[in-house]
Amino acid sequence: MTTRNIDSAASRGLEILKNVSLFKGLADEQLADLSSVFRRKSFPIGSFIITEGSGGDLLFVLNRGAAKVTRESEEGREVIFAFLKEGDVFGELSILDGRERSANVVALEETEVYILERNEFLKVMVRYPALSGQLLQELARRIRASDRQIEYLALKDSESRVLLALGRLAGETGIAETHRYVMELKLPMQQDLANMAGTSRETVSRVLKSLEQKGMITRSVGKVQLYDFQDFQDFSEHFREFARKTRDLLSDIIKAEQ
Amino acid sequence: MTTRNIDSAASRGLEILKNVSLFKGLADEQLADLSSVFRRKSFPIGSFIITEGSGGDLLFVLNRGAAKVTRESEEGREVIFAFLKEGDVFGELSILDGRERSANVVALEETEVYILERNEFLKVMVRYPALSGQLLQELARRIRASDRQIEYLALKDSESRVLLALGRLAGETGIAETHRYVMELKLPMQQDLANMAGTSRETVSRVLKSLEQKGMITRSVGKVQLYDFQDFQDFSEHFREFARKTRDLLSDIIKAEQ
DNA sequence: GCTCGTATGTGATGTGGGTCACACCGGATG
DNA sequence: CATCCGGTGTGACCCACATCACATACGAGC
Repeated sequence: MTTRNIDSAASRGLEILKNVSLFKGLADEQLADLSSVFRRKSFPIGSFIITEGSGGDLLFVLNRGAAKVTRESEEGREVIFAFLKEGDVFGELSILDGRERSANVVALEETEVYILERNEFLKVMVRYPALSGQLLQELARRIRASDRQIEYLALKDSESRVLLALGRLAGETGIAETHRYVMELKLPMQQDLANMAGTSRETVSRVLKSLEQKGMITRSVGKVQLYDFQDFQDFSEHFREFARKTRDLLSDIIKAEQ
Repeated sequence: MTTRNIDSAASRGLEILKNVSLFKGLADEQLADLSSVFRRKSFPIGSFIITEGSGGDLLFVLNRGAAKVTRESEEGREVIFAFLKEGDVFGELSILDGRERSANVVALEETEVYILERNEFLKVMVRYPALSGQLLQELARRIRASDRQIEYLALKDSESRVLLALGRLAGETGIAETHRYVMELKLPMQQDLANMAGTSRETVSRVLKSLEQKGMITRSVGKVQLYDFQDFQDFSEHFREFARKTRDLLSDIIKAEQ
């Protein structure tokens, strides 16, 4: 870890950090500052970046690749909580509450992450209070997503749950190209969809067929087009807009305080 | 709203605010300061303090009474996300991300709340950064709870889910008297347990009976004793301890910065 | 091309638990 | 004390889905 390495990581990292929503609202020099304290690490496909039950005080930013957040039951069945793509932050929970890691994070491709130690992260938070605001918004978003999933698991049938999973994929993986009410996404394996929807692979297969017959989706080789789903489409625009307003409001308040 | 009203609310509120975990870490004069900007409001039993789908920029602290956080499907079935007791804070999500309220909060008894406007809350956050740290921890706790519930709904049978619901009740309602591995709690109606566990009232009835036969619980008139459940027992101690350490660490960092 | 492994479609069968129906019980209220 | 009413127990029935067991289809590598 020579100075040169750090410098080059810093300059390369700067661009990526700019696209991390958690770091929106930080000025360029603050970002540069930040990127100097990150380590970089690569994980081969299929490897565990985080394993459930371990203690951990590291924060991760996914730089390149993709990953899934899972838990497994003793019998080997798996739940998928989320997919992670470039720019996503993970591992914050243990940083915040000090408990052990509550889920696995598994690399789905060759994946590179930036790693920040808890102490460093806290330092940065103290220095740049805007950061905790961003983090609060991110956690709020996740709670809403979780609550919706709970609702669907408790109340809805497997077709609705698969639809929800498709919608979340469109939103989370961002592979979606927003084309009115149509979203396009790489078809994940049916088993993954099943693990997101809390159902079996066979049921997913049947549901997809039925959705296609109803005209709610179309499928081509590696893709699914998903029509007319309400929940996720304009979420990100709304979110960005609101976040901007909040920043403005906060800076007004800060000015008024002085 | 005369000055006198505010003053008396402030002095009365001080004691309560001290017991709100969100406000741990604030000094007495800061709390006094804070309590002066709260409004007070009462809700009769059964009334909606928050309704799903409404817009909202109010933050609530439950002062006296109890409430449940729910969503309802069109067919009238209900999921219960959480129970709220004295000192619990709710309504933060909309404050943070500006989206509409994602759930109902229904008073289970005559319930009194303190209400804070979004702008006031943000002002307080800016003034006392410790507050956002507390809020982050609180949200982290909720995400973990939600994820566990998702896992159970997706993977476990109704018996496990009812056990989880009982455990959460013991943790959340705090009526629990920690007596080794035994927790005691007021028996909620079976329908509520069912709505927490994502199952039917009849199934809850059958499961409780079977748990009793297995010796995992005992029931008396209005109570359930719950033996040997691992997850929630020492959580709060751990949490408090960690939160204290974090505060110390943060104040060290702040000192070092200066 | 053939072969093997992995993803997928689809029928047959079994079952957990939802739903319905009703009985019981205990505490309010007249 | 009778009546009502909310919560509870419990059997009978049924259905959405899991499970099992294949068949098919699609590369990727030799």
